[in-house]
Amino acid sequence: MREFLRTKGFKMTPQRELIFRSFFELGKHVSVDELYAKVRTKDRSVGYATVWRNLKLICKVGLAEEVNIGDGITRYDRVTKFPHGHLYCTECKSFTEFDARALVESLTKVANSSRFEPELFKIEVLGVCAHCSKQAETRHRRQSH
Amino acid sequence: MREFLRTKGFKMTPQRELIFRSFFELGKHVSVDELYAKVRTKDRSVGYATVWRNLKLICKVGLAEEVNIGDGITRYDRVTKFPHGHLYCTECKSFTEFDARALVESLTKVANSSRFEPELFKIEVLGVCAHCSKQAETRHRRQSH
DNA sequence: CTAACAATTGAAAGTAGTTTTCATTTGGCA
DNA sequence: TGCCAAATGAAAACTACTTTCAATTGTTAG
Repeated sequence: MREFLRTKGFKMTPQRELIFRSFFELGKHVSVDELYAKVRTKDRSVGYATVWRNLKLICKVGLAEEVNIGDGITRYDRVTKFPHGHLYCTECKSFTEFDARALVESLTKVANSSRFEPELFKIEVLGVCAHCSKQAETRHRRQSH
Repeated sequence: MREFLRTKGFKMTPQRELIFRSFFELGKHVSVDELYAKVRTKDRSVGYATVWRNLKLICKVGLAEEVNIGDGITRYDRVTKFPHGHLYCTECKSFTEFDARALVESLTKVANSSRFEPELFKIEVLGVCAHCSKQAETRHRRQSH
């Protein structure tokens, strides 16, 4: 990692090491606040701006991407081997990933047909996950008796 | 329109009428600022909050949806007969819509296979449009001579 | 090994878009 | 026509994000 960053002209620091490590431990759909909290459990002296800047850096070197589901919070998602989309549950705020290779292929065709050069694909489905919709059903049943 | 809102428990006012009309005239991917500007050309006395609240209302009654491409600006997009996705050019900030019926169908299958109940589909492709990539090519050619 | 210097850091302030508050006005119904 | 909940405009508040700045620290050239 140190070497990887060096070749891109960045230095390794103790803070950066901790932040990178923590990010990859959390791994998925992490907000700045969440990562900041995690980092602070290990080192109370690390600043918020440093965590933020390093998340941006992780994106810049191509290891993560921003995810925006429209609640005003930017999340950072590790770049995976294959492109993926998200099922986002608006009840429990959980993310489920799904393979988006086929969809990205379709989208590339759509884009190409307008000579649009795609760089980034965002495929998000908002709704209610199995667990939450089951809960809602149970609640509903209780009320109607 | 007045009738439509009345049945949902909302009043019609001159400001609301103007804001709704202006929104549907602009129609696509409108930010609060853009709509506010448009409204103000017709009536300088309308407040920003009123425009914002009415955009939210247009969404609430199901005539528009929020679009978030990750630049920190919420845009409001008229709900169309068929679901559509966006090609967003990061150079000229323009949107192009495309029919997303087939994609939504695929996504619904994906969601169903996890017993996830989809409510909203966001399909956005970020990249460079034909016009801008042509410009870039021309610039590049000039530089290399 | 060390000096030089650009990159990095933490705290604090700044920014921008969004949302709420509050006093006042107004539309729609009895 | 009068009532009252809904709507409005201005301003303030809020929130997440971003920049500034002085101090510190990795890395590299000598």
